[in-house]
Amino acid sequence: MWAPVCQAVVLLLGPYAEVVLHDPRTDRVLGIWNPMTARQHGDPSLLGELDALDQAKQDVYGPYLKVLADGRRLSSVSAVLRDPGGEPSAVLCINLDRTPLEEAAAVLAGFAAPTVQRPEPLFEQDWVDRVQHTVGSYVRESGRRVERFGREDRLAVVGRLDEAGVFAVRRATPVVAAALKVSRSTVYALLAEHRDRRTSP
Amino acid sequence: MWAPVCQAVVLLLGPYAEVVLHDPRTDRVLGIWNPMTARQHGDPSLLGELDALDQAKQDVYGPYLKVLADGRRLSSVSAVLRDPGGEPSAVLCINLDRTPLEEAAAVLAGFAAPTVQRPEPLFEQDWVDRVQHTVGSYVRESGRRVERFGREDRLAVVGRLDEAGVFAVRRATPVVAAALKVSRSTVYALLAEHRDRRTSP
DNA sequence: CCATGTTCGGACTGTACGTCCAGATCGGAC
DNA sequence: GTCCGATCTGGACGTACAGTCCGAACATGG
Repeated sequence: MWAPVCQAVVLLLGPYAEVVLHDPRTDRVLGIWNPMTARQHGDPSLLGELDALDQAKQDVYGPYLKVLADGRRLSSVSAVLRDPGGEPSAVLCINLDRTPLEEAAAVLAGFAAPTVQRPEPLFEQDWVDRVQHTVGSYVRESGRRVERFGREDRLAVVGRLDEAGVFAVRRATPVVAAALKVSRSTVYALLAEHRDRRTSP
Repeated sequence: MWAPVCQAVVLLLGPYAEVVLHDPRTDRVLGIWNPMTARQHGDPSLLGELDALDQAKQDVYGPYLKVLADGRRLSSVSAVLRDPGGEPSAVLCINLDRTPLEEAAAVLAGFAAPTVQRPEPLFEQDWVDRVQHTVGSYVRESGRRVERFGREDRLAVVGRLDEAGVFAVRRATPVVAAALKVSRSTVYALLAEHRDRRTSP
């Protein structure tokens, strides 16, 4: 029943994702696509994941970190799949090997951060990274890329940055504008609206 | 004479690199390839880079960080080019826009980061307290009260604050001046001297 | 008393901050 | 497609602030 979903996900995420379908009643593996470990159909699931899912009220859980024996680091999500009657019929787990992504990120970071002198920073000058990171987090949360942000998205990000005190540091506004792919004017407009909403909702 | 080198570099680094050739005698731009700012041939170089190169014994300098007015961040290297007689005939500067690299790195890092939680490390709002604290610590170390500070004492404190990045935040200078019981002018003077000593002890 | 070194106050310049607005652009509704 | 409202843009503008400069005041020590 759920097999096409699993196949589709594996097709999309290439060789770096493993999809496992568990039977919550027998606690065994129903099926596995692109296995990264030796597990196969019929093996016990031996997953604390299921317990965690039981306790939580939500059916979708993660992403959380898992580390394989060989050191590979996985980002994992789980979901309870229910039949039309509302009863759990399967548990879906997607495990994405993030090692190659981390390596690629390290390569790019090497290009991007080559300052030859690092004599100082007691307290971080890296508020720029912080801006980048805040935007990145929101992208991940919302599932939208910066280019596809709507007004509310930008407002939310600017709000977080403001509460983080970023705009108190000099020359911060152009940096934020660049990170949001937006003009300086727009940042000021969003900032004004955000502060306005705070005081008079 | 050096033009082919510049063209080659620009060709290699695509649209993200700017190459500028300066005349160290007249302090003007000799040529510019793929300009990222409005500078053009004949404009004054207005670069502290040249001074830095004079003082250093080396001919190649960097990479160091430069931030453009629009928020783009550049990795820059400079090199003194000499004629066969050993006299400086030009200064070469290569500026690489690292923004796209940082964005790509952020995207990958976003994939690789598994945590779903939102608690961002909040930016320090209490930099004012930090200033007070820094001054207070020095008072305790030296055994002198602020009013009895000598020039070297103030210099030391300003140095620490500068390295802590305090002067990057807006309206910080008056606060520091007040904490040191000193005029704004003096803070700037001390700051200038401290930064001067850093580069040429 | 002078000499030297430091700070002060204030005037001054340039840069960056923040505002504003007319025109471009986008996203839907029809 | 065409229209319209919402939103973003780029530039111009006024202002506030960062930083510089200098003559006068004020310490120190001889």
